[in-house]
Amino acid sequence: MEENKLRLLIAEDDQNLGQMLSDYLKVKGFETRLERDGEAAFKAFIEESFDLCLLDVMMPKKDGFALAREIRQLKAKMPIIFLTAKSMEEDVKEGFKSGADDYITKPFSMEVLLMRIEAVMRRVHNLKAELEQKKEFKLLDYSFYPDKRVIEKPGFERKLTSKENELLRLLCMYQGEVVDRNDALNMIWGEDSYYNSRSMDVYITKLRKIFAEDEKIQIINSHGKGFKLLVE
Amino acid sequence: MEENKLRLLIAEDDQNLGQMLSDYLKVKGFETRLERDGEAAFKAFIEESFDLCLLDVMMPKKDGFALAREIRQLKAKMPIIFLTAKSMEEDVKEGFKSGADDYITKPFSMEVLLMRIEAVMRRVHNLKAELEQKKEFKLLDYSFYPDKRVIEKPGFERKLTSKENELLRLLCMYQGEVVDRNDALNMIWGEDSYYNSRSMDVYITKLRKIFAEDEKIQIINSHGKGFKLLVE
DNA sequence: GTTCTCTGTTAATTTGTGTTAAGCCTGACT
DNA sequence: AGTCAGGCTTAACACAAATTAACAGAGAAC
Repeated sequence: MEENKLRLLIAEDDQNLGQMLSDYLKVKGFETRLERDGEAAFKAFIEESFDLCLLDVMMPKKDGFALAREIRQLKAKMPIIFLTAKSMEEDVKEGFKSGADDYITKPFSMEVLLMRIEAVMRRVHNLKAELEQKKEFKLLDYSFYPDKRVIEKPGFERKLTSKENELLRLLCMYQGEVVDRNDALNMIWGEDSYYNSRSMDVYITKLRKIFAEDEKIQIINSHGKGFKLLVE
Repeated sequence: MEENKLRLLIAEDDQNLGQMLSDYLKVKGFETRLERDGEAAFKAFIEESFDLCLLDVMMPKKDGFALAREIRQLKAKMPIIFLTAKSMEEDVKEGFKSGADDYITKPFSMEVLLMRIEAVMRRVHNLKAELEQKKEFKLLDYSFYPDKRVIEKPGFERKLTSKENELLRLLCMYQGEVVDRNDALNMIWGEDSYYNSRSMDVYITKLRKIFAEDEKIQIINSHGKGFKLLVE
C-alpha cells in the first residue's frame, strides 16, 4: 500500500502466463496481484485498491467481460486492459462495450504490454487534468461556470458559494459516476470527519434545490459510498 | 514558521529516499515536511504554508500529478518540482501540463536537486519582482498605474490612496487567483489583526465601487480565504 | 421485524463579509 | 496654535456562508 508503485490486478487462468506477467511487471516497478479466475479476481478487487486491471477474457467461473462490468459498477473509470487469446473481431467489440480501455491479443510481447499499460495510465491522467481545467459544464439548458461560481440558464442565474461551487464542480467532473464521499470531503473540506460529512449533506440539499424544477437532473445518493450527478 | 527559512513540502513514499531528502535539505537550510502519500501531502499543504513542493510522481492514494493539480487549484503559482522514477518523455509532458516548474529523474544527486530548487526559487522571485515593478496594469479599458497611484480609462480618472493603491496592486499581481487575506494584511498593513481585517474589507468596498459599472471586472470573495480579482 | 448506521432536510448557531458613517489622526495651510 | 482636509480606522448593523444540531426517514445488517 505504501510502495512507490502502481498496483495492478492481473486475472489470468493460465498459470504460466500469469506468473510470467506478474514477475515481469514486478521487475518493471509495478505491484501486482495475480488471481486465477474471475471470482477470485473480483474478491481481490474488493479487498485491495488497484490502479489498473489486466483481465483475461476466457476464465473459469466468471469471464473477463462479466468481471469488467462488475468492476466498473464499483468504480466506473477503473482502467481495464483485456487479454484475449482469440483475435476475434467480436470479442474486441464486446470488450469495448464492457468498458475496455485497451485490449491486447495473445501472444504478445512484454514490451508491447508495458507500452499499453503506460498509455492507458497516461490517458487517464490526461482526462482528469482536462476536466479539472474545464471552464464550462453544460447540464441540459444549464451552464455552469466554475471559475465565475455561477450557474445559469435562460431566464435564470444563481451565484454559488465556494462550497456549493466546488461540490458541483466535482459532481460535474464525474457526471454519471459516483463521487466517493471521502474523496469529496478530502478534496473540498481538506479532511474527512463526521461533521464535514454532515455539512456536505447540507450542500447536497442546496444543490438539489437548484435543480429541483428539472426532473432530468438529479443528484443521487449511493448509500455508504457517495453521490452521483445524473442527467437525463 | 518563524524562521527565514524556505519551507518545503516533500511527498515521497520511499521512506529511505524521503528521509534522506528531508535530512539533506534541512542541513542545507530549508524547513521540510515529509509526507508518504498524495493524500497526506495534500492535507499537509492545507494545514501549513510552503514555499515549494517536491512531489514524487508515483505515489499511493494520489499520484504526484493529481496532487499538483489540486495544489494549483488552491495556489495557482505554487512552485512544484516533480521527482520521477521513469525518465519517460510522456511523463515529463504530462508533468508540465499539471504545472511543473521543473522535474528531476531518479536517481539524482543531492547537488543537482539543490541546484534545481534554487533555480526554481530564483525564477519565482524574478516573476514576483517583475510584477511588483510593473508600471501599468490593464484591466479591460482601465489602466492602473501603481506608481502614480492613478487608475483611469477614457473619460475617467481616479486618484488612489496608498492603501487603495497597494491593495489593488496586490489583486492585480495575482489577477485571477485568490489573494490570501492574511498575506494581504501582512504585506500592506504589516500585521494581521481583527481590525486590520475589517479595514481591508472597507477598502475592498472602495475598490468595488470603482469598478461598479463594469460587470466584467469583479472582486470576488473566497469565504475564509481572501479575495480574487476576476476580469471577464 | 429490530437495530444500527447513513442520509435528507430544516433550523439554529457561529463565523466571516459588505457597507455606511462616525471618529481619529496627521500634515498642510493660515 | 487653530482648523481643515484627506486618509485610515473603528463601530455598528445587516447580511451571507458554513457549521452544527435536531429530528425524521431509508437502507442495510442482524
